[in-house]
Amino acid sequence: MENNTCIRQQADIEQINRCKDTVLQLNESFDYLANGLSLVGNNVRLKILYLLFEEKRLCVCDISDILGMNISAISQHLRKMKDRNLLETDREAQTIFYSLTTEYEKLLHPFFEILDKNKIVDAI
Amino acid sequence: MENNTCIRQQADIEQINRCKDTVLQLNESFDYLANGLSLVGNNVRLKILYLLFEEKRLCVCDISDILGMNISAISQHLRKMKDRNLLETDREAQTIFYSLTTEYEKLLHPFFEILDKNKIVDAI
DNA sequence: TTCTTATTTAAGCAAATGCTAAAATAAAAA
DNA sequence: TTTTTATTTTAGCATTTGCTTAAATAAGAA
Repeated sequence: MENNTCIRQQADIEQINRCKDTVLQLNESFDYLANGLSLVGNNVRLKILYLLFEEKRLCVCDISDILGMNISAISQHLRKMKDRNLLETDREAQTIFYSLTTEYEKLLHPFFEILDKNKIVDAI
Repeated sequence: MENNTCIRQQADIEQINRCKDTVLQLNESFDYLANGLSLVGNNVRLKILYLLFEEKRLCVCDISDILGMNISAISQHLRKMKDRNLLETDREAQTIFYSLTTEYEKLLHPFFEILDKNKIVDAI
């Protein structure tokens, strides 16, 4: 509890108060966005998102095969992303196909492009 | 260890092999990108990044004040982001100012815009 | 209905993360 | 030099995360 101990003489009080206002105002947005980004900021989930970006739709079983991982582990990742609206599902008999929501496809496009470029570079 | 137990009859073997290749080829890129995004996908760090985007530069002490958090905690967040090249520093006497690297300012711009829009909506 | 296939859910645990408190650097002022 | 100011580093701990295993749903086939 050693807060507010930092009393710089050259500190710009106006700037600090302006920033405090911003943080207060956007607080929930920060939480929401950070939560969404933390989902993308995981090795396995980023791979899943990229694969869905490239292949349009895949089922748990496909992804499990591709990544060489436990179906249950994949299912849990998919649920998290579906709960946060990064993914949507459509059922075809017993098989449930996952795909990117258009919103997040757009948002993540710049990152997927980075990955695409890398692939080209490595291929040369 | 219950891998490869998923033998769907309608599975597209070609698709799965293509995906396996992609994952193999981009493996390090996935790790690197996911690691970078995991840094952004944190409440406190996202706030710091946004504040630096708006204010251009701030010191540990400023950020600590603004967020009402322990200086040590902030310093540890800043170090992580500097280590991963999201941030750079310049020293001015005892004070060390942090700012976004141009690379990540560009990359994170779409997310900052989302936050900006939110601010406008709330302000109406 | 029972069996198989596809997937989800729940419990448990090891590893990673983020914070606190205290000690250590580092540069400037007295 | 000693003191003050600004920041970093380290150790410790509570919480969260991601995976495994096993049990539970859910839909189609026999």
